[in-house]
Amino acid sequence: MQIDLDLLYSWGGITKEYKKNEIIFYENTTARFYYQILEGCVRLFNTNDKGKEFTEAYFWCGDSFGEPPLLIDKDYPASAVALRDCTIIRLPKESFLKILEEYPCIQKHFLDLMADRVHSKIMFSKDIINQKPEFRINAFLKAQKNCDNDEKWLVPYTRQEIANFTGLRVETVIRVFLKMKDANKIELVNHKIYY
Amino acid sequence: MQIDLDLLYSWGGITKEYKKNEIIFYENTTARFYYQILEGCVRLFNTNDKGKEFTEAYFWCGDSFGEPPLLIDKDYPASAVALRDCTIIRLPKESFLKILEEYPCIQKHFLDLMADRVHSKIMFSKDIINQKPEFRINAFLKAQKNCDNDEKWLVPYTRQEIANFTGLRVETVIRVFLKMKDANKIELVNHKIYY
DNA sequence: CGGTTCCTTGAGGATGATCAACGAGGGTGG
DNA sequence: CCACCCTCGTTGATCATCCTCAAGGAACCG
Repeated sequence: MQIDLDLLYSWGGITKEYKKNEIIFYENTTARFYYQILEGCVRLFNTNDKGKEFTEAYFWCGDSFGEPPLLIDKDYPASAVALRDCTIIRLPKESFLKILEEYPCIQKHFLDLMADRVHSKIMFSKDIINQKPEFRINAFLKAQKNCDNDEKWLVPYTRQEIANFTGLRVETVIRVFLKMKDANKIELVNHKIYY
Repeated sequence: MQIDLDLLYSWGGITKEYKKNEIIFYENTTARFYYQILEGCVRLFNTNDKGKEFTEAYFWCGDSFGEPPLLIDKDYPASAVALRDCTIIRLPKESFLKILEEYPCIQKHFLDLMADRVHSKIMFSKDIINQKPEFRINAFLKAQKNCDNDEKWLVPYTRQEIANFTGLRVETVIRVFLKMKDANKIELVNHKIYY
């Protein structure tokens, strides 16, 4: 959980409902609000000229998203869409900045959050840029699993979603999974992936 | 300029000299210090298993670097190397964190800095991941030029450096530049690139 | 059942990576 | 002034591989 809900409401936060697939904000538009998820799940993504989408991140209940442009006065570098029906608290940019100013420990919280984002972006780009498809997918899965136990883990993403995260095509993802199965790196049980 | 020098010294900062090509810290090691450049230039980069390098960023006089791991208690995701002889102030992690706590406006400064890093990483990955070589190089050059004037700008990077920034190979970079010249997108004057 | 959404397979083609040489310029020292 | 070295740039040929396009199959849900 990011900012305390009562605090958000007292500073002018309002809850908004978004339907599945509804766009919350568009790439290249001005950032006016701080968003924090009460319920649901949000995808941050870019679209390139050919319509291919690249997923930057998913955000879940309790997460905030789209903060950097509020802090540095730039347009959104990505769009945000509701992955399913969502309830989200929205706070005007000015109030958000005031809160940061007012509460150093909240400011510290966001500093740590941003540091973590930078860190994971670097981890990610390092894995993604140079490497072969199997390496990319492995890196993605490892990052998602995050806990280190050896239990097999049911991957909660479709092949298309993984393709969008890794910058690959669905067919490539499917073929890599077949190879990984043959090499005993994953298990496939009626199309479900266990890593 | 990041943190005031007198402040750094009073909190236990010391200046260190690094020779050209000297490593300042290594990937996958523990972060113990805050670094701020007095003189020189630093490259942050990853190496993959085949020895290919990917450049995350360059840092110049006045910049700080390698802060995120200090804040989130993780190992460095990249190595830092002196691009030329450098003078750098080094401050123990604990002092750095104390300063942030003590001076909210410095904390805010780093919050903005991290937000900016996240922003540029997203801009970057969006351009890099999906796109063709020419698109990547264009995106890189545009991001570096940053000021929007139409003046031709002498690109201050070697082809190899651009390759390391974009995840391409030197030969590919060279061939793209040839194509771009033919299309009048750049000028080449005795091997120098004007964009 | 009918409609989605997701998964799978095959064939073909484009394109970057790779490898191997060579060229060009700049600096240094004899 | 020349010889050498070192870094950077250039070119061509070959190859592996991922993308593309097209089609069909499987699972799930109302």
